[in-house]
Amino acid sequence: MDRRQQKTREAIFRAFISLLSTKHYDKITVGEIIDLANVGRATFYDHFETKDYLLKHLCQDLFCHVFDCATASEHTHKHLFCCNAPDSVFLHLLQHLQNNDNNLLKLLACPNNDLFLAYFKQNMAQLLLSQNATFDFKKPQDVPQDYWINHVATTFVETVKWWIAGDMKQSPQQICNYFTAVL
Amino acid sequence: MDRRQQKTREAIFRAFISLLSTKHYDKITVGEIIDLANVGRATFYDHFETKDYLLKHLCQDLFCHVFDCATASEHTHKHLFCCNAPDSVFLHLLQHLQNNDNNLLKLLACPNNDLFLAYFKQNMAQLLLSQNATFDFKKPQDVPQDYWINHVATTFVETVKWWIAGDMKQSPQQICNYFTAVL
DNA sequence: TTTGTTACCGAACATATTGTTCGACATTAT
DNA sequence: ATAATGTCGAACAATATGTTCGGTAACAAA
Repeated sequence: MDRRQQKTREAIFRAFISLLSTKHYDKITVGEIIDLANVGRATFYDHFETKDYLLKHLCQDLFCHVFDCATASEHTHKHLFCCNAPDSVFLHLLQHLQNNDNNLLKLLACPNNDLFLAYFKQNMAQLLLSQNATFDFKKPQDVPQDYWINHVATTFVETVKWWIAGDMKQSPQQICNYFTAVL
Repeated sequence: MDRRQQKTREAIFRAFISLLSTKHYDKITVGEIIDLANVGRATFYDHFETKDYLLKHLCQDLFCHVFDCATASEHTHKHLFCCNAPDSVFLHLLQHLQNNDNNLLKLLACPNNDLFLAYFKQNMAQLLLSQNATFDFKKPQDVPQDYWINHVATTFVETVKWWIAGDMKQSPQQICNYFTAVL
């Protein structure tokens, strides 16, 4: 990829993230983004069809890394979803968050956190679905499969949300314990 | 309230709801609303400062009714949060939904359901908070109070979401059972 | 029924945002 | 060195926002 493209793309992302942390997505204009990123209007539309696509690409860039890690570790361990195990996927993800890779935290804590948490949850559910055999033992017998998966994914994301909203005072292990307790 | 005001207000709400069921909130313009509602532009802005306020007022109108009922029944029963009891608040709310009071269902099932479910959840958490003594017995000992309340509210709202997304094939009692099972 | 008030309308308006086009210029890869 | 590609600024039409105005009709109260 051309070095110029790379710089422009990053400048736009950086500006976008910065704006997202101060105001709601709907209220951000393309004009503000290009001013802060210091790129021309035509250049913006050369990279992204619309503001919505910019958001989409940002989500992809951010989460693919985190979930690639999670998926990779899937194949090396057996009891990923046993939350008390020190190598559970949940614990892994929480540690990723604490390290604040990719400024993900900034976005999950911003006024638009719903946008990103929704994306987060979606990937989470997919991950659980692909691995349901390994954590199925926790499911109550008489509830449907998809209801249960949705419930686990939701609970995890909400746990993360609660953690961040409270300034992450607890350790990942502690959070993992709460998560396990309510499930 | 003047009969004219009432009519205009209702026409705007009706048009707004109708549009919400077909497209996303951000993409709806004031122009579309007033065309469908058949009111003048000036009239719209006479009733609502902005589109955002319209949404806010709509939420208030819709949910105050439902939650007033719930709050009212709070004082007449003792074991509201015992989900198996036939008169639990949860069951009450589910039955309200099934009856589709105020077209609430249409909105909770629309592409913007997040907007309304967020509002729903907020009221839910508040209701739980005001009554935590009566359902505290279910909480695991070692998790914080606010974490638990958020978890219960989230789980209920997600349950409703899942129910609606699946065309509400189950009975309120059945849904209540799922809810109880995962908690 | 009369009278004063209030809500509505249509039209026009300034302002802001979107997404596109153009030629000129700078950077890149080969 | 050369050709391809990315960026720029400026200008553009099209659309959306929120306000203002005088005229008209519906309203409530006497």
